[in-house]
This record gives sequence, structure tokens and C-alpha cells, in this order.
Amino acid sequence: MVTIKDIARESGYSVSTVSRVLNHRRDVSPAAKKKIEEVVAQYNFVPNNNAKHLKQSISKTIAILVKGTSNMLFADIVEEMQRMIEKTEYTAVIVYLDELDNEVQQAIQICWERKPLGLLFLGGNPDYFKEEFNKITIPSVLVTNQGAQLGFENLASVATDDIAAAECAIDYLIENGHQEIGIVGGDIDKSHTSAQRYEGCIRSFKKHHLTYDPASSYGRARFSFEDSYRAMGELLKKNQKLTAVFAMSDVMAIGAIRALKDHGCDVPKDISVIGFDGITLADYYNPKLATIKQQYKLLAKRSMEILMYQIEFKRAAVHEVIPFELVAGESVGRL
Amino acid sequence: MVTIKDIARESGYSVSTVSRVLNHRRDVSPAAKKKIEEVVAQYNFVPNNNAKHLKQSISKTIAILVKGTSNMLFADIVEEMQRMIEKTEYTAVIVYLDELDNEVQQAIQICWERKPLGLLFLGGNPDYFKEEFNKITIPSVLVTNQGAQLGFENLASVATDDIAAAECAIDYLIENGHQEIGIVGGDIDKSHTSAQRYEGCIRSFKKHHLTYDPASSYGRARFSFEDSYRAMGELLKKNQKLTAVFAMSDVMAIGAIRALKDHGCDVPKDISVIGFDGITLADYYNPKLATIKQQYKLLAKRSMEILMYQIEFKRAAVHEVIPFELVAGESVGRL
DNA sequence: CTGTTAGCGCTTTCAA
DNA sequence: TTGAAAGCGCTAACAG
Repeated sequence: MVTIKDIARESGYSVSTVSRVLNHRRDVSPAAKKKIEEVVAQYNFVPNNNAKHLKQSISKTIAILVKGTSNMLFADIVEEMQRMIEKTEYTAVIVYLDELDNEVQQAIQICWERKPLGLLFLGGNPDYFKEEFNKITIPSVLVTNQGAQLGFENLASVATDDIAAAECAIDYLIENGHQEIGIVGGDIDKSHTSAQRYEGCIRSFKKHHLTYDPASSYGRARFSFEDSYRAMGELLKKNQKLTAVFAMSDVMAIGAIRALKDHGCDVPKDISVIGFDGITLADYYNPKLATIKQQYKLLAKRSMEILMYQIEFKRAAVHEVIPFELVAGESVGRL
Repeated sequence: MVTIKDIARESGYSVSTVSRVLNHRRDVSPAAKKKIEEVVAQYNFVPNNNAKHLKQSISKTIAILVKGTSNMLFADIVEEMQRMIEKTEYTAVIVYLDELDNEVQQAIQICWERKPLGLLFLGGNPDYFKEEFNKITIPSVLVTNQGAQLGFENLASVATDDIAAAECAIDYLIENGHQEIGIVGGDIDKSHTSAQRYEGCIRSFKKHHLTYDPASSYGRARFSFEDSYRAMGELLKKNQKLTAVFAMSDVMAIGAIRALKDHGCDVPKDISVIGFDGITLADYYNPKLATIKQQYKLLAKRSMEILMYQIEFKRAAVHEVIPFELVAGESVGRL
């Protein structure tokens, strides 16, 4: 392997000068720059990032921690963030974690190894934050989860109001004449997001003086097509009176719709379905999904802006709520 | 930050002994092991991977390079591979690249930095391999692309026969009475996979003595819903006689179907559509997608096995073709 | 503008 | 079974 030393020897300059050229510093003579760049190209030299990061105390890096590989909303947000970061002098490090991983622990390790200037959490479990986020001192933003109540000075948040949004979804179903409503959602004890959305549902039921029986009308599932399909099938057996279903993600809604069709129910003629997230696919599905659209571009934009403000102007961490949109789609019918 | 030195000092042992414990070596006394592990836990010590990899000459690591973040087939394959690697003593490093990035250059850097024992390429451009794969000497497997003709001794491949599969798709359309067939696919000059699939199409047309005019019947698009939607719309204007469309990926097929519906065409009544890949979503879509299913689990399994054989038994790189399956679905109608 | 020098945190001989 | 010491490749003072 060719190292910086080899380049120094071959170019006739010292390692420090080579290092300077490599890092685009301007205190190098054009001649040195030219010569060194030639040698670098000739030897196809690639610097070793381990050594670089081991030594470097800071780097113009933003780390993005994405929780859940198959979360299509996050995929859309990450793409948008990358596009934004590319235009700046910063570099993005993207780390994908399993839904179950501890994102805060991972973040600590990343801080330790890559010394980023800021952190962006796509999804996160408040419990993990309570436990050890205090070990993180750099500016951070929690995206799609509200973080105000956590009370960390360096943790901002940009999120949709999950409670209000879920309430809106159920309102919409009720406005359309539905009274027997099923819910397909995550594990309320383990997923904070699911718990929030569940609370929104309950609020709507209460407001409309409807009773809701989780035992017969809540289908717990992971956020995947397959598991939502299973949950919907079970729900159908437990409660034959259902006329509408709220799924806590669009992916779940699609799994549920497939289950309904396979059981001979038409959507929306027999049973209505409304999803959550507003991923690109929702518009491409048949029927077009009724859904609560999280404005992913705005979520991405504001998160980055708030992070940059914290980093560059040492502004305080703020907690911003991004408005959601109800998308009517074609999957909800009037009763 | 707490380093290995701190642990050494606090535990009363030397850094080398701590290092041994950290790496689960057996030449340490139980007493030392116990004491050091206690201190590590107490201080919440996390080793710095930069330093570790900088020094370590090999690691039980397999690197997976994934080309295209939003490729749903790859997502399925990666998940399967991770599941397999978890059961072994190896660790996976997964790197997501843009569709346009040079995966071989990235791989060289990763070898240099992480010293993996093997490489798995999900998708790849043969041109990049011809250019500099010779710089890579560790066992590697090219997944979903055939690599036999590249002729590298350390590069195996596990792939679907794209030519035969695409030919099969067109055959199926023709068998169902279609003669005016459109294609929505990638850039044949830049995407080797697209070129292969295109060749399969042409073979089928020739075999059936049909003429195909790319100018009026080929819609070039990126592998996304949106771009395929656009391409299908244009195709519809250029050629009103189309009765069927072959899309080079399921994502493209879905984009095309949406475009058709928005132009008032029913699928499959007015126009039939067949996709490619057989992603999970294909089964959940309405209509269920007719598609060429790549057996992603088998692709993942054989790739890993072949790589392991190369690494552990120094077996030669083999080139394996995984059979595809035609899934009838509901999106192709008989004319 | 350039070179010398001292580490970053860890692994790995080599001796003891 | 343990410890001392020599770097891995690079950056960042500091001095020239």
C-alpha cells in the first residue's frame, strides 16, 4: 500500500506538505501543489481514514443515524438531507441501525471515532436518550420525534405532531361515517411513536363519544408489509363489524389492504383504510392511499437548518413542529 | 474520553493485557480478565475503531457494497445476508453507494482501511471492474451481475441470467397475444444490467419475427417510480398502439401502471405490464405484479457460501447462475 | 511556504 | 501469564 510517506519521498516534499495539499490548504506553493498532486494521481494514493480520524480532533462532518433500514419515509428524508449537505462544505456519515438498536450508544461511539460537528437522529427512543444522551455534548437534532420534554440543551427536534396527526386520521374516518374502526400499529410499550399515535386515536374516539376496544380492534405488528398483513387478517376474525382501519404507516396500510382484498373485501367499498407518512409509494398504489402526509422535504430542510444554526452560530436548540397534511387519496369511502 | 490506558491504570494491569481481554484472547488469567472487564463496564469504555483498524492487519470482516440506496431488491438481499453473517464469527460492514459511484474504487479504500477478508458487491459496473479490480486481491463475489467474462481469479459471481429472464418476460407477453410491446428501462449505454435485459428482449422479438422500434417504444428512465411514470407517459404519446409494457424493475412497473391509470388505461384490461425483480411489494400491489422473480434469498445464500468457501478453504471463484421464476400475477391480460 | 516532531489509541512482537 | 516498546498513517503545532 502506498502511504503519505511514499508520496512525500517520490515528490521530494515532506509529509506535512503532502498532508497540506491533501487537505486543500492554501499555505502551499503552486509548484508543490502541482507536483504532489501529480504523484498522488500517479500512485493512485488514497489516504487512510482511520489514521486521519484517529488524529484529527474535529472534522466537518455531520453524522446521520437512521433507525430502521426499511423505513421508506426515512429513506426519503435521508436522500433529501444528503442533497442538502452536498451543497455545503460538510460531509455526511450515514449509519443505518436496526429498529431495536440503541441509537444513543451508537452515537456516542461515532462521536468518539469520527468527531462530527453535529448529529441527526432519524427516529429515536426517548428512553435511550434519557439514559445516556447527557454523554453527548455536540449539537443534535431529533427528527420525526418530539424532544422538548427530554430537556437537553443541545438536542433540538423537528417533528410532526403524532398525536394531533393520528387524531386527524381518525376524525377523518368518523366524518366519513365510520364508527367501527380498527387500528394496525406498533407495540405501544416499546415504540414511542406508536404510543403517541395511539393516544391521538383515543382522543378522537373520546371527542366523538365512541368506545374503542383494543382487545378486538388493535392489531399489533412490526412496520412491514408481511406483519401488517398478518395482523389485519387476525383483526378481521376478531371483529367482523369493522368498516375502517387506521394503519400507523403507509407500508402497514398496504399490507392491510392486501389482506382485506385476499379476504374478499374491497377497499374502499367494503372497508376503508387510511395510512400514515405519505411516502412516495402512497401516490403510486391502487387505490391511492388516504394518508397523513409528513412533509419529508420540510422535515429534512428544517432539521439541517436548525443543526447548522446550532453549529455555526451556537444558537439554542429549538423544538419545531412541522404541520402534517391529510391526503384524501382513494382508499377511504363515505358510509 | 476514556481510553485503553485509563482502563490499564484503573485495573492495575498493562495496556497489552487489557487489549488481550478486549479481543477475547485466552492467554489471560481469569483474575485479570475479571478485573479488567469490571473496570471496562464501570467506565463504559468503548474502544476506538480507528486506532484498532489502523493497527490491525486483518479482521474477521466481510464488506458489503450496495449500489443504489433505493433498490428494493438489494434491500431484501442485504437483510438476508446480515441475518446469515450474524450466525457466524464474522462481522459485516455495509456501505451504500449511489447508482453512479465507482464501487471498485470504494472497495479499494475499504480494503485499505478495514482489511476485510471478503467483499460482496451488490450490483456493479463491469467497466469499473475492468479498470481496477486487479488492485483487489481478496475473495469477492459479484451479486446479481454475471462476472465470468471479466476473468478475475478472485471474483466469483452469483446472478440471474438477465438476458434469458428478460427474454422470458417478452415471450410471456407474446404468448398472451401481445405484439406491440413497449419497454421502460435504464440507460443501455451506462447500465450493464439494462443492456443485458434489453438484449433478452431483442432475442425474443427476433425469435417471434416481430420488429421492435426503440425510437417509438423504448422509454429510458432511472429506476424510480417518478421517472418511470414520466417515461411511460411519453411512451403513450409516441406509440398509441401499445398493448403491453415490459418494465425493467418492479418499481418501474409500478410507476408505469400509475401513469397508465392516470391516462385512463386499465391494467391489465387495456394494457398489460410485466416487471422484473420480484420484490416483496410486487405481491402487495394492485394488481399483483406479473414479474420475473429473482430469488433473493437464494442469491444471498449462495453468495455468502461461495465467499466463505473462497476465504476459508481457498476454493476457486465460481460463477453461478440462479434460476429465475416467472410470476404470473394479475397485471398481464390475454389479448 | 516548508520541514521536524510528537503523538492520536490501539495491537503486536519480543522478552521476561 | 504479563509488560515494555515499537509502530500503524496521518495531522498539527512549532520552528525555521
